[in-house]
Amino acid sequence: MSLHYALLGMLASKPGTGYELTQRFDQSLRNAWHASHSQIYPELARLDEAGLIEVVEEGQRNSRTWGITAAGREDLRRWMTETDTDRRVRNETALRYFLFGLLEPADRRVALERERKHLEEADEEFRTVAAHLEALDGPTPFRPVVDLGQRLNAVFSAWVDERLADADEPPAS
Amino acid sequence: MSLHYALLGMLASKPGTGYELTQRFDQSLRNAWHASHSQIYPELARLDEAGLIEVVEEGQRNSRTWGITAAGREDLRRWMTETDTDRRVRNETALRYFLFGLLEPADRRVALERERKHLEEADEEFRTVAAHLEALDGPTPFRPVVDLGQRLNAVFSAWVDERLADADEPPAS
DNA sequence: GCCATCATGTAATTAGTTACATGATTAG
DNA sequence: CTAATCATGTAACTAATTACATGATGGC
Repeated sequence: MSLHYALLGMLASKPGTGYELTQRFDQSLRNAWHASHSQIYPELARLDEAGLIEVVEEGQRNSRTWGITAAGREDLRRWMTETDTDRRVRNETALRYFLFGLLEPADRRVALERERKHLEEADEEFRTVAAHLEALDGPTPFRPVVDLGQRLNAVFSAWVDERLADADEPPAS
Repeated sequence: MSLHYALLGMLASKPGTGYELTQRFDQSLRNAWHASHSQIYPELARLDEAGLIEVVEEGQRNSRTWGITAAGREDLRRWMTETDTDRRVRNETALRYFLFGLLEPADRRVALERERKHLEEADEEFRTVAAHLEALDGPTPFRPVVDLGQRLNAVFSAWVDERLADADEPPAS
């Protein structure tokens, strides 16, 4: 059900085509939600059917730019202020961290190195994004989330570094 | 596919019944993975079929305690060391944070208050868990994750507090 | 005796993934 | 002219949720 509101939210912030929304999911919402185009297009059709979004522009290559309607805005507002948050998560990264303690030291070193590498890349990417945002400073209302996701990574990073340091010692069992 | 490995991991750490595993998912794995009993039981049957787990004890009330087999351990080890992590997430809390900027100040105050309350409860719960773990100190290999999940909450918390402070000001648009 | 909890399942539906499929435009 | 990207869809399958369903045990 949250894809419904994720899409409304994206369109409330700025109209866009299904294609653009797919990209925004992989970029800005990367640390919050994921959806592929094959899920997005049918959902857009449903939102349209319900009168929550509408075509605001027809462009090149048969593209349609969607915008949120007043009804859509109200639906989104109500969801955000009146409904409980679904706290359930499925985070494979966290799951793997949880399981690291089960591995033999040598295997754990391999698994941790993989994570360290990912964090290094994510950190580099973040610094690029952060620099970009700093240049804009203000016009983007979505800054906190990018920041947030990366701060999480910073936490993970510290934890992984700790674990890397004593990866040669056997796990406390 | 990760439920497969989440279950193997749980059983590698300690055998348990489907019922117990359901509870462990809601407790220790709360910040990493979620699965309900109606998903867990069929998956256990599949793991059994594949020879990755086995019944190690039949107890009261028709309960069966499952344990991981050598093949299961190897399957888990290979997954953890040789496969890429699926980084896709669906985190409604993060999604909502992302969308806070779209609300009018008054609505945002409502939404933020809801989050603040949740964090207060989570923090209280964490302190209980932390005290418990401190008493045990050592025998539990799963300490880091509980800690990690809550550290994340601490990050969210700081961010929310900041936002609460200036929730009366209009969003930077 | 009854209620809470332990314990296990299945059925119907919705959500999400992977694979298949097609056409338009632009840059080189 | 051709490869990359833009742009949109559908079909088959798997994963997950919600609802339905049942029985055992223990404490009061």
